[in-house]
Amino acid sequence: MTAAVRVRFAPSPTGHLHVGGARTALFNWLFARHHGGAFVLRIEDTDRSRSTDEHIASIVDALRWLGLDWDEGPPAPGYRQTERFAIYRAHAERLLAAGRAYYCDCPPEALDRQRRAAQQRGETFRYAGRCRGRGLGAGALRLAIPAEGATVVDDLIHGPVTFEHGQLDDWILVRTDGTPTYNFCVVVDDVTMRITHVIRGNDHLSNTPKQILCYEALGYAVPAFAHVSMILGADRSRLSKRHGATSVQAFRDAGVLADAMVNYLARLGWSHGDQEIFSREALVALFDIKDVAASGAVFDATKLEWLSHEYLKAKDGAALAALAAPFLRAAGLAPAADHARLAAICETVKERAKTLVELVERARFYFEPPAAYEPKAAQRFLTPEGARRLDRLCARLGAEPEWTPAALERAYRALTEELGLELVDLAQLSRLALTGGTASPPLFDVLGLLGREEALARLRRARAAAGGTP
RNA sequence: GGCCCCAUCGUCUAGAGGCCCAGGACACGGCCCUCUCAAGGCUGAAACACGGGUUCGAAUCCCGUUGGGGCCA
Repeated sequence: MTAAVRVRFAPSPTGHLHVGGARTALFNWLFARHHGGAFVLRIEDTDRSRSTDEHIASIVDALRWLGLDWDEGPPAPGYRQTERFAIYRAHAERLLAAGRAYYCDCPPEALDRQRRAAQQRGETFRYAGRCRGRGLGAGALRLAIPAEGATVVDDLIHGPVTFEHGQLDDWILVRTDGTPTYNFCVVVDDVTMRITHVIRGNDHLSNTPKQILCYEALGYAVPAFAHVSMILGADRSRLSKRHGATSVQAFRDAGVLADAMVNYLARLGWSHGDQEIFSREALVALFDIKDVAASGAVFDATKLEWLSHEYLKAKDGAALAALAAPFLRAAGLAPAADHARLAAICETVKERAKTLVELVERARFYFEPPAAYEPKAAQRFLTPEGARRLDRLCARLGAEPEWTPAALERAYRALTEELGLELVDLAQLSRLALTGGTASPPLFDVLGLLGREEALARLRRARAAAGGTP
């Protein structure tokens, strides 16, 4: 491969970036980076009624979050289709002048009738070419395509795919009102942006022969094509809102790590032997469009979460603290000013949380005392016997000169033995007092991070809740 | 309806004629470890859609059927 590789991602800004689009963007980005080529971002906003600047901002935002940087594209001008109408018009005129396109004034109703008739006969509707050679000066502009022969799309993923010209028709490049059609814009854009490899969704495979014919009519070299399969929902139909969260930012807001999202999307349809976890560098180094699967893939949020968990566990406390800060604020918990402490807190909960949202929930008790005790556990532990044990515990810990996990563990084990108990008895009782529940990070780490004052206060509060008099 | 694409465990996939009575991962079950929950280790159940060919031999090649998806809309 030469360094001349140029690929593009061309979303239409009619909504948020969804995972299918994100994967297409990722494959393009990986291809560009692997070959040292250029990745272009282009906004296909010809559908003015549904395109908005907010959506463009949202898509840009999502791509940035994923770390997919582009070499050309917004905010630089010239990468939105609405800015390029003069270019489309010039190309349309060239085709007209060269006799490769012609105007057609057939009324839509007549065309509709023909379409229905063709369907009735079980045939593909193909424009009959009534206006070909009539030399009209206005109307819809159609591309004249050969009646005979076939066009083959040499797809990098699917191999050669043949389309008989008898199945294609003289499609419309520019509507009667002067607006260019989607398929025409794409060809002109890809040509003028010197795109060498068109990597896009499988839903465009059927449009490709028409586009190839247009490239040829224009006298341009045809780029290479790679059609990536669709992402499916659990019922194997095209993934949509009714399958649940599908936008990239929905996962970001749920606290899934960006690295995990990238890894998951890459593995959805692409593989490299048995390997599951890939750093960005590894993906760039190993990515080969030939290893992309031709079949559709069901989106599995559970596996995404597993990956997110893997990445969470691999990060150190400080990195996690930085990532978790906005989620802490969103949960109404002020991130501790003490970064080292927050890092240490994250360290204790990271293997218990798949997402940053879960991480914050698991860490909640570090920031605020339990609002209530888990009922079943309270019934079991906050008893007269529990009160006695808490008394002994408070006395012992109050006298403990060294407030470190190791020292605290020694104190607990010693007291356990004195009372003729198992460590678990005192541990669960303490856990309930400290966190309000029976599941938490290791008790001695929790005690250490809470600090002597706060820990003892919580133990005494539980003692009071257990009733009786000291 | 026509055309096009696709088809290995529930899911993502490995597999490019013998290495496969099919491997890995997620999820699920069991056991171990253990102050709880996790994490971790070991382990179990789980698939080549169907039918014809080709071949000494097919998950792998060909044809058909079925099913799913897409485009035309």
